Amino acid sequence: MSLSIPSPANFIEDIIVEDLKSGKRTNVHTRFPPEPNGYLHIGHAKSICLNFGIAHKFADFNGLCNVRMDDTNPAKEDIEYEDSIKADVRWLGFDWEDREYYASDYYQKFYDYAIDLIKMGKAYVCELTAEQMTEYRGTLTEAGRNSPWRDRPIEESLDLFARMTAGEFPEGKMLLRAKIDMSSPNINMRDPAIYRIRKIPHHRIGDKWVVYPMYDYAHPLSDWIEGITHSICTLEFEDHRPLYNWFLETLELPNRPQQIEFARLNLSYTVMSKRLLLQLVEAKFVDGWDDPRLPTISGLRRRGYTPASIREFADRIGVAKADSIVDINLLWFCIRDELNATAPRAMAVLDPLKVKITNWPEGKVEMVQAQINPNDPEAGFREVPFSGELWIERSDFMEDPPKKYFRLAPGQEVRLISGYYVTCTDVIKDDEGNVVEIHCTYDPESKGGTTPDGRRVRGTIHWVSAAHAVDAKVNLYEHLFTRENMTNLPPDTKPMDFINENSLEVSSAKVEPYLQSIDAETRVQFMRHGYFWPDKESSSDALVFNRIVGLKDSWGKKKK
RNA sequence: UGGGGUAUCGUCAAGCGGUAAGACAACGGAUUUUGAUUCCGUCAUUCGUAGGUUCGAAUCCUGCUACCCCAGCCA
Repeated sequence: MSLSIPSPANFIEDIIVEDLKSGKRTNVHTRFPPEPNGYLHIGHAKSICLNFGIAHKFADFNGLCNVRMDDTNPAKEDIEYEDSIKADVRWLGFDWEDREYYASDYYQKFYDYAIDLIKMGKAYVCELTAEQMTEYRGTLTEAGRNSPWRDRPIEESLDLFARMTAGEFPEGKMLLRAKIDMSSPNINMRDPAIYRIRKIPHHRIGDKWVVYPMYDYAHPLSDWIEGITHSICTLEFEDHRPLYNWFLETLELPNRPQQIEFARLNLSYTVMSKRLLLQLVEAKFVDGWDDPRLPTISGLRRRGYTPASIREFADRIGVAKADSIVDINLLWFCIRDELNATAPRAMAVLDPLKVKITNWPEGKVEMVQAQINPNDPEAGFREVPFSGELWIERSDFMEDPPKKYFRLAPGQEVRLISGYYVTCTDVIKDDEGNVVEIHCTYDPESKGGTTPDGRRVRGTIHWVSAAHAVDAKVNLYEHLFTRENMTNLPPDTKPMDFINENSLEVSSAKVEPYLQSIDAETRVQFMRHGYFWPDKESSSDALVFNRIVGLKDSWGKKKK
């Protein structure tokens, strides 16, 4: 009986399907191999979803995906990063079961293979200095020259490598190099370094080793050791592929993994490089790695994005080899689409203006029924207190409104969501002419939002009873950078020139009491504003909400 | 001037010699107690460009152009 092969969704799956059909492979095994030297961002999420997604899709073919810490550089890596990486992958919804690996666990094997290479005459200990190395390497257009140590006896290299490993030499003194071709047009093949001396304790295995393998050497071997079939990485490794293959072929390892490269994710109005992200964090432009403005997984999580919305996004952007910049609107669409269906509604006034209803019975408080989610009648109702003094949004009143402004204005009637119709009768101003309060009358017949005469009211606005309002701090986020394309900057500019100084706006809001009772995981829609959820620092007596994403705003757009 | 890649709608992206999917964005219009949602409709005679092969080309061939990556003892 033959298993049915899934239909491919991108060029990588095309390759996998071909391999399965041709019999080149009988199973599918991928891996996510981060270096624990920074926090994961949404670009990594693309890779995580791709690798785990393939494993899941090809489950009938033993589809599996490992997590492997690519920890070959003790100078940059740390346990803190490992922990955050694992937490992020798990949060995204993926399970690597017991397949949590570390390149550092393979060091002995790497070492043994290195000795094999030396014995084969395919690697040698080189004593050129770093500067000499650069000089001997040649340039993009000129061939390199052979190192004077290239043809030293195998026994000598063996001895020297053993002594390097024993710690006899200082850093930079010697290097183990692969013997390939100094005149290769591919610079990666010009006798690349495969081991260097680093007298720094490794965060996991301490000072067991003083020689550390290079990525180009460790990666193919790690893949091979784990039985990886398809080793997916980003485009910049494309010209490392001949080297990846060279190690596996030279060592005559059977059933070799295949490296496949795809384009990394870029998003409009933000940056994805670890270096830049680190700079933003260290310069305190942002509040740590989980700042909600950052495209880090932890930032997106703190902002309120759901794992499902990020997976959906990863699915929609596709996988290809062309450099691209994905419109941030697509990410926004994904989270809106999910939350529109699931988020309970509530009312919050972000920029409050006092409204007094002059014909409302003194001191009367009425509980009105409001739908929790009008798009989901099953969700039921919540009670909201209504009274003669309310807060409304400052932008929902205009003394001299333009045409087609449906909200409150002198003499204009508006519907208060789930409450009553009110008509503006007076505008109260301070000495400087600022509107400080407005007076309205309400129509007792309009309770709940409709009247017996069925008259039409174009404007519907949200409100909060002043006496019952709860104060809340609300964080409103904008793009981190002002420039859409941050991957290609104009001459003589640098990323920081485009930092958006107004990427965070804090508002002192008045919110309905219901919001005091929601739990820390609940994402709510502040009607007519967007989707919000409690910040990690929020508490029931000091509410703090983060705006995950705003609602689409065709009126605001039209005004521009 | 070497090597490796990529070019299909504003942005992603299908297409694999048989006559340009889809999504986001945008723009109309309907519905609406969120100017949200939903719903209907519009949005590439053309696939970087110039030739060639073919009955037929985004798909094959040739030339050209643009952009990205590579000269760490980083990954």
